[in-house]
Amino acid sequence: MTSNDNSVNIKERSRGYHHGDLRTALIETGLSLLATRRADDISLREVARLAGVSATAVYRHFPDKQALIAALCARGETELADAQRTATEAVGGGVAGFGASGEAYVRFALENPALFRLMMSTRPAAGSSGDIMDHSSPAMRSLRDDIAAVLPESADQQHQRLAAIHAWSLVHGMAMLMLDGMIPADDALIRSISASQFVRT
Amino acid sequence: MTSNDNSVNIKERSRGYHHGDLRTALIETGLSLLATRRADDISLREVARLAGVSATAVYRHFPDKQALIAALCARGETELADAQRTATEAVGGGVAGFGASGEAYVRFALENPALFRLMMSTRPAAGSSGDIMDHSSPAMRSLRDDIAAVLPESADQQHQRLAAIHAWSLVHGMAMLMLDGMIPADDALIRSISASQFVRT
DNA sequence: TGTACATCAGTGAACGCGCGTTCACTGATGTAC
DNA sequence: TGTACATCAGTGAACGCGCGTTCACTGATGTAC
Repeated sequence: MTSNDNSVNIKERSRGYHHGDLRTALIETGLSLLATRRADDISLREVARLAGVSATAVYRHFPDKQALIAALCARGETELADAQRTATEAVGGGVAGFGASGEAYVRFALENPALFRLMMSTRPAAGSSGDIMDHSSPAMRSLRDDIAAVLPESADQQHQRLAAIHAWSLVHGMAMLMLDGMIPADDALIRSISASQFVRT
Repeated sequence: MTSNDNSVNIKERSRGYHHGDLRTALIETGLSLLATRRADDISLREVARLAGVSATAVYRHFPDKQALIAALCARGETELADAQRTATEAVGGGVAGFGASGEAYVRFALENPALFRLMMSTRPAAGSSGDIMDHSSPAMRSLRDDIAAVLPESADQQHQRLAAIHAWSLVHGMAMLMLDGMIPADDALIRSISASQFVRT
C-alpha cells in the first residue's frame, strides 16, 4: 500500500498479490468460505480458486492443507478472545462483565458457526488425567481469572474451578444447542441464561 | 435363527446374510465404525467392505449413503432415550431422576462421541422463529415433561421452558467440552454438575 | 545508467486416490402346477 | 415328486468427480558491480 495505485494494479494483474499478502488473502478467503460451509467441506483447491490463484500457490505459504486450516483456527481464537475482552471491558468488569463475556461467546458462535466448531474440534485433546484448567487455552485461563475476581474471597481453588466449568458448560451448551437448531437463537434467551451463569457453584 | 445351524452356515457362506439381516448388519457395522471415526470420515464403501459385502449391495437396503447415515442416527436417538429413561427410573424419578437423566446424557455422549455429534448435527434446524420446544425430538419433549414434574406447581409455562433450556444447556455444554477435551471427563465432575442442574431458573 | 544474476512467488500438467453411484448380470429361493 | 418360472439380494466392472500433492517450469523483482 506504500506504492502508488497504478503500480499496485499492474502488479495485482500480473501476479495476483504483492509481497506476502497472499497468505492473508488465503486466510480471509477461507474464513469467508466458513461463513457458508463446514470446515470439512472446504478444499484447498477451492480456497485457492476463490483467491484467484492456482492451487499450488498455496504451498508457498502453507506446508499443507492442515496448516491452512490451522491458520483459520488461530484467527478465530484471537477474534473470540478480543470479542470477549471488549465485551467485559465495556461494562466495567465484575459480575456484569462476566455475563457480558458469556454473551459475547455465544454471539461469536452464532455469527461464526463453522469457525466456532472448527476451533472447538481442533483441540490438543490432552489426556483426561491432567487438569486442563491449568495449561489450556488463553480463553480458559482468562475465564478462570474472571471467576476468581468475582467469587467471594473465601472461595478456594476447588470452588473456583467448579464455578468456571459450570459457567463455561452452560454458555457453551447454549451456544451449541442454538447452532444445532435445537433451541431458538433468541436474544432474550441468551441474555437470560448468560446472566444466570452465576447463581451458585 | 429358526433353521438349523448347517443350513444357516451354508447360506451365510454363499450369500453373506439371509433375509433382511444385511440391513441390520450394515447399521451395526456403521455404529462400530463410529467408535473410531467421525461420521464424515465414514464411507459407504467402507461400511460395505467391513460387512463383507460389495458396495452396491448397500443399495438394496438404503436408497443412498445419506439414508444409511440417517439410520445410524435413528439408532442413536433410541439408545439415548432408552439410557435416559432407564437412569431416571432407576432412582425413582423426581429431582434425583432428573439429575440421573442428565448424567446418562453426558455418559452417552462420552461413550459414543461420533454418534452423539452426528445426532446433534443432523437436526431439522427449524427456522429460528418457531418454538422448538413444542415439536422437537422426543428427548426434548420428555425433558420438558420431567421439568414440569419437578418444578413447583406455581411455575408457569415460561418458567418451565427456561428451566428446561437452562438444564439442557448445562448438561449439553459439559458433554461437548468433555468430548472436545477442554475439561476433564471426570466422573465426580459429571455428578457434581448434573446435580446442580436445578439450583434456580 | 546498464547489465548479469540470484531469488522466489507464481504457473499448469500430472499423479494416484477413494469416493458415490449406475449398470447389466447371476444365481439361490420359494411358489404354482 | 418334478419342473418352470418370477423374485430379488447379491455381484463386479465402470463412470466421472474433485481432491491433496509433486514436479519442472517461468518470469518479475531487487541487488551487485
